[in-house]
Amino acid sequence: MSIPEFNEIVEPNDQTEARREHLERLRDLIGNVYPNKYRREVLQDGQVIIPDQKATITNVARFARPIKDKHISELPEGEKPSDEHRDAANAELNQYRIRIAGRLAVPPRVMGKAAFVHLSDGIERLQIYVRKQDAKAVNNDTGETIDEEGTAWELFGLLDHGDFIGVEGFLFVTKTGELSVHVETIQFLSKAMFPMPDKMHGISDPELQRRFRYADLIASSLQVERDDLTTREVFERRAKLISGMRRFLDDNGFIEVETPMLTPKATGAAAKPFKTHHNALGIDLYARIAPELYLKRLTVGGFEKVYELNRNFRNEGLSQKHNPEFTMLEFYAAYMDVNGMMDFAEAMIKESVQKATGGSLQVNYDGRAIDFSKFERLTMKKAIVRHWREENRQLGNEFFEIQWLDSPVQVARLRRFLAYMSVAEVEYVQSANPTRYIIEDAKKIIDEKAMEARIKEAKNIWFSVSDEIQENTSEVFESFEKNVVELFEIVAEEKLIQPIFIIDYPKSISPLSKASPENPNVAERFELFINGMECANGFSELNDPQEQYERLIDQMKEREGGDEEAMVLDEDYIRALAYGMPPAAGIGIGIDRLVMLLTNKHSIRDVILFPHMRPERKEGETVE
RNA sequence: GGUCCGAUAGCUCAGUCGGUAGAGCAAAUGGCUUUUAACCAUUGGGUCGAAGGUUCGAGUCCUUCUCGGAUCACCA
Repeated sequence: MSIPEFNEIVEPNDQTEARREHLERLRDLIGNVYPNKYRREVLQDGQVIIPDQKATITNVARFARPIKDKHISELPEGEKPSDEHRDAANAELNQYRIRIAGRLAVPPRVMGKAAFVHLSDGIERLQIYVRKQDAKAVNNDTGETIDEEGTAWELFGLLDHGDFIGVEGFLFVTKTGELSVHVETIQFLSKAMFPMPDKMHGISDPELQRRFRYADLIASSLQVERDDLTTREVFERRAKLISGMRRFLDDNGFIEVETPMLTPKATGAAAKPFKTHHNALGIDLYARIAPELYLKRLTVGGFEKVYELNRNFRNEGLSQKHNPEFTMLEFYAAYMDVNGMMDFAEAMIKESVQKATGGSLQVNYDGRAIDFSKFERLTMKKAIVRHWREENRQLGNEFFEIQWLDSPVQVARLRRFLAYMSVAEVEYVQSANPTRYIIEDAKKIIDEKAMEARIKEAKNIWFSVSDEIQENTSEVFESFEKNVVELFEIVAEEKLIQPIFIIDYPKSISPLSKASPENPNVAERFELFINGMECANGFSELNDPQEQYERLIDQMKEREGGDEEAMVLDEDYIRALAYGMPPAAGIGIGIDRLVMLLTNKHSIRDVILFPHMRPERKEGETVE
């Protein structure tokens, strides 16, 4: 592996070379081109009224704008304020001496012996006005201003779009009514060697957006026009959602904890882990796939309400909805059951969504309104029936009278029908799941007459099923449960657009969940679906150590049977439960997916600052 | 892994039927002391993702490969 030259990283071309030359000329002019600090502040009558760390461009602009607005109200496009109003505004504004620093958000607009440019702190921008005869430069080696006439103007001429400078001067309003800083001293702070992203389009290639996130974020503050959230705003919204959730949990008596990221056993969820090795201990460790079992150990230990908001790692495929590391909020509350947890989670999500959106419970996702003000609750079977009937109506036939899928015969009938109607049979989509039922796709490839014939045949199959099914055996029952879940995924999942808790999961696929007191085959478990995405998963936690032991042993058997994602037995967890865990409910909430919904993003990589990508490869390098 | 789409100047993109490589922005030089996607004039800037093929001639057609995106299958 060869170490690249600086020039291979900052490749010389006409853009970078021009900037590099400017940097050298600046060095001759003012010395150190990367000084260590700049003191920002706002003064009135020699008194500091906004101190250094608070004197951001955003804060200064928000401080000064109301003063301007007192005299000059919002003007229509192209109209200028009267001299009288402007003089009044300036009389007040001129008394503030300000020192601000930021990045040149636009290329300098030079007009002979004066120039305008906007400085940005990433959020807001403030215009500065530099007049040749009024401005002095700062020597960065001595810290003193350079008295020589024209030095500041020369310095200004060597600035490029994207450079950082600090300026001192006074506030005023221009002829066109824009709040500005009349610059008296100018200090160079840092150079942008690369040209800034396109001011109209930003960075449009999604790969470059993610790979060079810093440049994408710069583009957020430079872009002139935009119709959706900038990248910066996406991540600000993400931060607000997360802080809203933390606040809600803290206010409700939860304590935030951190449990191991590197664990000797990958448990708590059904997933493949990343494996690593600890040299000193001489053991293999797994990046955690879920913090669940650790958090429940803490409820054993007496933390009645705990939460952890952090990363999980799963060594699985990447997709729009899947990143190898993703952020999950998990929390557990003693003495609560699944119903109490749904109430609580709903309240928490509502409040934090409002914090993130600035008050609204409605968001636009992909042209569709998603309404967080109402969370429906529906059993899995009812969801299947509801959405199956919708398909059925589209089909224009009404012979299916499914009740509530409460017998294996009904489930088997529906499943057989779907398998029969599958488009894969006519070899339209070779890779398609054979049980996938896509009516629109089917219509594309078979005409109406053929469709009618198929439906007729399906009808025969439908009624032939009952003879084959032997009810009331445990084997039939287990496959019945699995079929229900499968049907749910095929028929209903993608149609669950508005927030909905799906309840009554089969116990067999919920090894950490308690059974319902009403039905021993049903787990007290829910999943929250929004826009067809699973966003949360919770249940009444199983706290009987003996039963938990047996359920995990069953999982181990499935693992031996080839299910790589079945859970493994964690002996210490069983021991912990044996110390006694109070009845409790828990939930895991996929933060990235919620953020996607709140920011109208279709890819999880757009809501993760640095998503995992293939490494950059230079020409000539080969794949290993 | 399958299918579809894409890769042209530093950036965003055009490029007709196969016939001299284009625009805007950015850059360089000059002008302009209240502009704001500043403006005016001039100039430079290209291995058209890579390799091979067809052709008198390829950015354009064909084959293979690389990278990326979308989508399907697995998964939260």
